[in-house]
Amino acid sequence: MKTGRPRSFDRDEALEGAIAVFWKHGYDTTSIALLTGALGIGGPSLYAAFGDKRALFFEALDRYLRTYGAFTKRALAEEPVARDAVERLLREAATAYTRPDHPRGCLLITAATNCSPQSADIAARLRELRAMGARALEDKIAAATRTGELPAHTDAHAIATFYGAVLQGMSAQARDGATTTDLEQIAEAALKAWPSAAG
Amino acid sequence: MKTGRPRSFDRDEALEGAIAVFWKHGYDTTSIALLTGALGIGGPSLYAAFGDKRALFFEALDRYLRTYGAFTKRALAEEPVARDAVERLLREAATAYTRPDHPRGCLLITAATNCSPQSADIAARLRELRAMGARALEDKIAAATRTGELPAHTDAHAIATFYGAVLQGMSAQARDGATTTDLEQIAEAALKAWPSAAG
DNA sequence: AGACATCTCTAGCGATCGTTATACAATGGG
DNA sequence: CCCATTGTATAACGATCGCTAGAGATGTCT
Repeated sequence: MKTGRPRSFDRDEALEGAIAVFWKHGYDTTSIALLTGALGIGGPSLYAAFGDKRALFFEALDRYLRTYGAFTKRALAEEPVARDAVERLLREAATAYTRPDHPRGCLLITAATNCSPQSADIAARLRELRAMGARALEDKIAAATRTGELPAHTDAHAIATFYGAVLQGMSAQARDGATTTDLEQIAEAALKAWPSAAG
Repeated sequence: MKTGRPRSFDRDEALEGAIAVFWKHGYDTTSIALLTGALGIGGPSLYAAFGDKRALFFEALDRYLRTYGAFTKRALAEEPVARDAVERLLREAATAYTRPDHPRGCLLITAATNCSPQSADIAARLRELRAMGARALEDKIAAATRTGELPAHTDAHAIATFYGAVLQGMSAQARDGATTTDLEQIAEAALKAWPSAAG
């Protein structure tokens, strides 16, 4: 069996707390002292359990994407009709970005907006992940042009970029204090730009 | 006349450089060393000319809003028709946010997205300024409902929030590497959501 | 020239940064 | 019980943070 002194805290619980801190303050402006204070554990315990700050962030990011941020992937995967997928994406974002039990907005979008030259690689990684999400959306739209849901001449890249920008805008608005209905109205307005045979 | 040793650098030029650094890295993640390195001046010279880091940021912000960021105010003031104002706002943002001679996106939107608890007041100030801009846009739209340009039942707050989110999304996309035409396509798509008598 | 005022430079302030060595506490295996 | 093993707590590491005292440089004044 496992020997040695047992850990005095729940690792998953601590990781969840780290998600909350990084989510709220971002990577660079989150200090180790801020983390240990929020998690109620000591510095050495944090380093023993997660490695260093960078590793902890990436593990928190990974868990975030598989939990809080998974609704985007689900919407694209579970809705066969592209327009339904985008509508669900935006409406779920409206509620997810304004939940009162965790920080507002999207960690993937906001956590490394401001970063020092030393942690430029973290910003690059998040940008890459956002680009992957945008590409998934673009693929979904491009597929809809082949099924006939959308006109063949539809610019899938432009539409995907637009809705990607709307998501980022909704995240920013949520951080600025917008209500859930505010975000739902943004989603509703954005859906008016959905391409039609006329456009 | 003014006595004493003359300043060895141009103050406006240094302020312009400070704008660029804060624009790119944000407030918290911009260190004094980063500033003095970029401006080519010593620390004491910076403090003598601008006070402390906070005062320098606010002066840089003020200058930014009267130069790079002034196109928003101009669009709302110079275009009598609300729809023309919003269209001009978005199209000018598309080019302003992707200019190659300065950092991408909007300083007002991005400079304090990630901030430590110590500088929460700076984030609050920027948020307040964004709210003022959103209110100006909302007022413009509300006025258009009274002139008959827009239906009387138009929700000015919802429309203003939407285009505010689009601007923030365009800034984020610009930072993520979107091209000028990408942003122009976002603007074009967003304009399709402009309210009509039918909506 | 000399007095004075202002800027610049070097050096360093205390505080905090991320991180870790060291000593002690708490468990399981013999 | 004793040892091995692992986690926790204290304290401190070097580096950097924002910031400034003190000394020297460079100008205008009389």
